[in-house]
This record gives sequence, C-alpha cells and structure tokens, in this order.
Amino acid sequence: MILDSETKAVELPEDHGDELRLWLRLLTCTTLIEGEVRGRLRERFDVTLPRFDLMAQLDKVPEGMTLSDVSKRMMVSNGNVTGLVERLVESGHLDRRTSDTDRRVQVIRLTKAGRAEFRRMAAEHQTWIADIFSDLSPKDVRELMRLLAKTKGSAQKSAQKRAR
Amino acid sequence: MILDSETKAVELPEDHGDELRLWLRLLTCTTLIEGEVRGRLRERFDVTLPRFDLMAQLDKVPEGMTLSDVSKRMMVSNGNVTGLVERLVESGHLDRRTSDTDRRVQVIRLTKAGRAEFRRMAAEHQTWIADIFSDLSPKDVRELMRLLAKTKGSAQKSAQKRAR
DNA sequence: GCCAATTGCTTGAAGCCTAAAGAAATGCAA
DNA sequence: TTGCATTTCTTTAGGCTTCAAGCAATTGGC
Repeated sequence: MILDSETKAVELPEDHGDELRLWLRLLTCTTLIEGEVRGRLRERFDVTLPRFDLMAQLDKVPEGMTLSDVSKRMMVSNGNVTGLVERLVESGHLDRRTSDTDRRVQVIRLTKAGRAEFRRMAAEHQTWIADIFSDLSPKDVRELMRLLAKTKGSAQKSAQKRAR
Repeated sequence: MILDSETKAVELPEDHGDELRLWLRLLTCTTLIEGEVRGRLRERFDVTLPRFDLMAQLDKVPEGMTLSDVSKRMMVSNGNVTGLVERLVESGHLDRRTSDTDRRVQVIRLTKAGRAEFRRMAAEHQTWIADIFSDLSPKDVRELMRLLAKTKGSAQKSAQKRAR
C-alpha cells in the first residue's frame, strides 16, 4: 500500500501470476487424472464417473443418506442428484424410499447387487489411482496432502467471504 | 513381492489408501475452487467457465488457433469445442475462418471486442485466484507447483501405458 | 495419377450439470 | 390454529461434455 500526492490510499497492481499458474497446474492435474479414471471406468465397467462417485458415497453409509446429504458431499446441485439417482434406481443399483418421519425426504441406499458391483469396481479403481500416483514418494504424498489441506482451507475462507 | 511354496511370484494386496485419499483431496480442492470461479464469472460477467477458458487460450495466440489445437490444450473433445466456438462466434467474441492452405481447418481468433472483454475479466479473475490461495506462503506455492508437476508427469506416464 | 489411410471437423444420442422456479411438507410464532 | 418462512426435492431451460459415427480434405505410397 502506498499513498499518492493527496495522501489517499492507492493499490498498486500486485503480481499474482504465481497463484494463477498454480491454479492452472492444479486444474490440469485433476483434469488429466479425472479423464483417465473416467476412461477406465467406462472401458472396464461401462459406468460413468458421477455414478461411481455417488455409489462411493453410499458405500460409506450402509443405513443410507438423503438426497441433500449426497448433494452436499458431492458438491453438486440438488437437481443433478435427482437425475443421477433416478438412473441408478432404474438400473437396480440403488434403493429409494421416503422417510417415515419427514415425507419430503428421500433416503437412498445401495442395493445388495449395487454394493457388490461397487466393491468390485472400487478395488480395481484403487489400483489405478496407485499407479497414477506411483512416481510420488510417501513423503511427497504426505506433503501434498498437507498443502492441499491448507489450500482447501484457504479456498473455503475465500468462498465464505463472498457468500456473505 | 514374496514367493509362495512353489516358488511362484505372488502379489500381496498392498495398501493404496494414501494415494486414494490424496486423489480425493485433490479433486475436492479443484471442485471447490472451480465452483467458486464459475460462480464469480457468472455473477460479475455472466459468462461460463468453459467460454472463459477458451478465450484465455486464444488470448495467448493473437494469430489464432485451429479447433484441434484448442481441443488439445483444453483437454476436451473436438465435438465439445465445435459447440463452444459456435456460441462464441454467435456472441461476437470470436472470429472464425477457413484456412487458406487446408480447407478442413478452421482458424479462430478473438475479435477486438472479445479481446477487450476477456482482458477485463482476466484482470479480475486473477485477483480472485490470489485471494483463494492467499493462505499459502510463497514457499507453499513453490512446493505445490513442484509436487503437482511431479504428479502430472506420473499421471501422464500411467495414461500412456494404458493407451498402448 | 490413383487409392488408402489419416486428419480436421461436425453431428447425434445420451448423459451430466447448473440456476431458477415451483410443489409439498414441516416448523414456528403470533 | 393460522399463516409464513424454511427445507427437501423435482422440474425446466439451457448449456456442457463425451463417444461414436460420418463427411470432407489432405497426404503418402504405389
């Protein structure tokens, strides 16, 4: 911050190029890996990434979740979840019922077949990920985890500021 | 690697949980930031992220690029670019002409208005990114850059292995 | 020159995704 | 109780995205 001739605060255009380059690199990495995973899921299991992700959320919670829960966890819109769930119920992977205590709420769970199918996919998926990251040492992995956690915190803070 | 009683190589199920957690964190970070940027672009400039990205590619190359170039750089499909370009030409941001030397090729460039509009958006965009990453020290940024470069290399190697 | 393979782009079908508006159910306060 | 705000989900319109198939132009081998 500097002051001009009439003692008014003036912002100098700062250099934010490094952050921008970092963001682009982060995006490139993610896009690259996401594309790779998407392609393999399609090839091996004929399943889309969003469906896999949704099933992954449900696998963690056997008693099921509401659509809103899924929406928050996957960081996608409500309407999006509605459609995804529709198709997964249709294909027999998901079970859906209205809550007993609140008739607005839909609780979804993996069916037995859906769970079996997901487990089969997840096991292989994990080896793909390991292969994709195989050049990184355990120390690299730890360090990346730490820095990404810090990044996430920073981004959330920034998002919160805007939301007000 | 261990050997079984008949001296055959046997793979033990290894633990790949750390890599998986790393991937999920990477994805979360990117999704979070991407959503934030998308929202701000829409609010402030009523533009979508893909359009902004496409214009960013073109801003770097005043003489223009072919659709294939754009497709490779943005890491999206050809058909996707066709549609994006169509809408941006329609809105007057892009200029499109058939190559003189190869009539299959379409060369696209920013129009004068398109360039001005992009520069206006890009300046503000850069400050958003700086704010989003503001908790990271310069050292953090350097370290993240390094580790993501390594990650990208590793992912590319893995992708190449599969593509054969 | 001719033909086959390749390259650059478009099209079509299907699915993903968002924002915004709306319907239904709930909760809360007067 | 009534009325209003809120929550949960769905719907709609529009755009993004992929894959696969197809068309047109070019290139390279003969």
